[in-house]
Amino acid sequence: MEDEWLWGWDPTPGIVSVWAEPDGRAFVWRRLPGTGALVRDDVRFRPWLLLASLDDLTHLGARLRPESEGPVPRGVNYQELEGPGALRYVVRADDGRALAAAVLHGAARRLGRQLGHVRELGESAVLSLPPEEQYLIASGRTYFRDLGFDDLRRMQFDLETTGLDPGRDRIFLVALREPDGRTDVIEAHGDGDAAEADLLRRLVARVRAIDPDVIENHNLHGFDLPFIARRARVLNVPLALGRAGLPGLRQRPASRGASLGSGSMGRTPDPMRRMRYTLPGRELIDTLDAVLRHDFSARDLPGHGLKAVARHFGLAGPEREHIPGARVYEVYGRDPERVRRYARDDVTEAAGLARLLGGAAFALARMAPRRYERLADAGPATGVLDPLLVRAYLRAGAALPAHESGDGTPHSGAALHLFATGVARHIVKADVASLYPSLMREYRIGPRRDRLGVLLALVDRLVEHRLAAKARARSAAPGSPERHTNEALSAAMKIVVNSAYGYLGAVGLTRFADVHAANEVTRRGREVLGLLCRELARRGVTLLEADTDGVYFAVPDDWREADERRVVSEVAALLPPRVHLEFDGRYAAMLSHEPKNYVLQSYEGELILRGVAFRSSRAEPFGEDFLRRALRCLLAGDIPGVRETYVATVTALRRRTIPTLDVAANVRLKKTPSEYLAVRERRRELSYEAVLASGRKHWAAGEHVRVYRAVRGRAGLLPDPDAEDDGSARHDSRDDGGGGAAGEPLDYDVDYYVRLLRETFAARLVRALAPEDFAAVFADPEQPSLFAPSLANARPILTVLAEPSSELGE
DNA sequence: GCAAAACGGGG
DNA sequence: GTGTACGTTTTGC
Repeated sequence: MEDEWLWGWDPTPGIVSVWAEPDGRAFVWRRLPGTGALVRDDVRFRPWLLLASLDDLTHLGARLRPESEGPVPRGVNYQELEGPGALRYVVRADDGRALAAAVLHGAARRLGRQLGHVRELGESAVLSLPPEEQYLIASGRTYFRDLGFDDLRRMQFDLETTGLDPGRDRIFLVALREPDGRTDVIEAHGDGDAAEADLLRRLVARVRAIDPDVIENHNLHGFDLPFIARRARVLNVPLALGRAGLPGLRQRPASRGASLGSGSMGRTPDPMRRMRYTLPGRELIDTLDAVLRHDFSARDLPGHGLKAVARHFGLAGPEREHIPGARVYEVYGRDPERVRRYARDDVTEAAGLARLLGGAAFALARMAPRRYERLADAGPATGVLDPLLVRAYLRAGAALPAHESGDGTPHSGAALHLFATGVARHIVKADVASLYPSLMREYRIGPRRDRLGVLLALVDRLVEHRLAAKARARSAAPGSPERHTNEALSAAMKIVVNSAYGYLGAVGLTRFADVHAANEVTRRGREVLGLLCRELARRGVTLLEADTDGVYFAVPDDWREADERRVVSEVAALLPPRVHLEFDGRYAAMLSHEPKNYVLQSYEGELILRGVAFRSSRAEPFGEDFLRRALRCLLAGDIPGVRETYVATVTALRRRTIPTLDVAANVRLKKTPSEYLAVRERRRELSYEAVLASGRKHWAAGEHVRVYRAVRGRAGLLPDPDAEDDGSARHDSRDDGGGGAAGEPLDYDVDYYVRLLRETFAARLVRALAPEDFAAVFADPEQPSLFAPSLANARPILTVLAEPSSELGE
């Protein structure tokens, strides 16, 4: 039974896509085991709804019959589910439209008004799923049984356009990557409507010839598909991208989680942001969704753009061609070969990213009764757990609770303790892996209304399967499909397991939400964190910061790694059986600044900056550079070194030996010229003033510029460093040169940047030094104080804020 | 310093 | 096939 809850029960292998129509037709594309040949099964299913009452169907008279009496022509069958639960009647008919029409007819009579859709009856009265999900839930089938990720036919395509606005701009080139890894580009022959229409027709023909199961790209749903849809409409090109004579590209409403932006009222709503697209027979997968899902837990990505992510994961080759987006079309004019390379690199990276991060959604699709593409962009709670729960209840013939609003009990959160600020050495991080699901399992904390215990059973099975998958992954050869599949399975199960707690706490959003259960989980969590902190402190460590499920602490200088591990395992042994405290890492030093804001230095010397205080996205390069060098000195205990770094930076600013490029901020112009001019009198913004002052009256919203504060309150604009060169001009800032090599102006406002250095960057070291030392280290080098203390004996400080016992309430 | 608004990503 | 959700950073007073 529990296996059926997790995996479904129908053994049909190889399903790669499902398309179902409300009229009861379903099309199932499968790859045959062994040959991998594609077949399409055209089947019928009985569309169904879940209702709280049969009242709206009694008007059918004899055409409403119990399921056990068999189908009625043009009628509806019903089955009453057992047990408590608002949604207790499954109603089925041959045609879902007739079924819905019958319900709507009855509802209109009862309510005295017409409804457009059964959903308008409300979540407590009806559950109506998309046809594919009706089919998958009823049949017990899931995608990808007995298939590996590499058995899918995956293709990628990437548009190059003259701009970002499909109402104005055009597609001039498309890069394609075939399932075997070959890449190719197709281009518009000319720049009129006919050439672009011809390009679109060739793209459609190529997709149909390649006949992929899956189409992937980065921001596919946010850019490429809406762009294509719009251009095809304007140019009157049919987009028959799907499989077999069914309709072409269709829109579906944006789903939760991954859709970007809110395109709110007021300003022009951006329709590109909300849509999702779908095709019969193929799955449309956006790697941006996988990236967001990954970063939600990992939180280690520098950005979510394709290039940044590919670089981060080592997918970018050394020869990777780079062109700033705004220049692509212009570069194409004089060096088309370079744009071709760039576009091919894009699809290659998108394919690599899809394989690296896409396995989790693939694995989810083997469990949950939804289309693969829906699972790729779904939130794990309502997108994965809820369909699993619905399928389990229906399989058991059990009535399903409807959504219920909370009783007003507030949701209590996790514990966060800051024990000390400043600099400490010999740091250990220990944490509990999957704390909340472990507590749910250990203390059997599940939703009150889940009388079958499905959620806890799912979590139990997922944890067991996950451990097994991890073990299989470890024993498989690195890079092998076996390893990839098991790592993906493990990642998918982790997503679901970790969302079980979120599911509990999402009152009003999830069917079985239970704030009391959620609060019991966090209460146990706070208890565990408090216990492990107290027990660590008793063993002679200095606690620094503890957050939810992990703790940083410092150990005495003479401890070895073995001592660190011993103390962690001693404390681990005192925790509840399923709660596993793990040794998560060791670091040479740590600057504890504020809760969730700290700097770690590894024993290899690498600096790790965490939290908003240390990660400002548009920070000026000279300041970032200063901060990193000062932190290195600080964490090594070298206070005179911090002073030297500061003096050197101030001096270099005053002598203007720091290039203007290093004081400039890289900003994006978000407002159009007219939008800015409209608000200019109310508030002036440096970036736009810089552009205007340079004599330019026109710019495109979204354009990146480098701006700085120049002398006499002027705003300075630097020429785009990416303009002409090969894009490798990532400027390496070191105060070693006499200004910009290209003769850039050195007219930045020195006083302003000296102040910025002190108040914004140096200020991040304030917790690390005694007040008199801080004042001395960051004193103005041109105004030497007579009483300046010697820094030779200065040491970083650690300030204990709370004794663990008082902070932890014991 | 705070609340409100904008952003994310794509060329 | 409509609507709301998010979390973080920047802006505006």
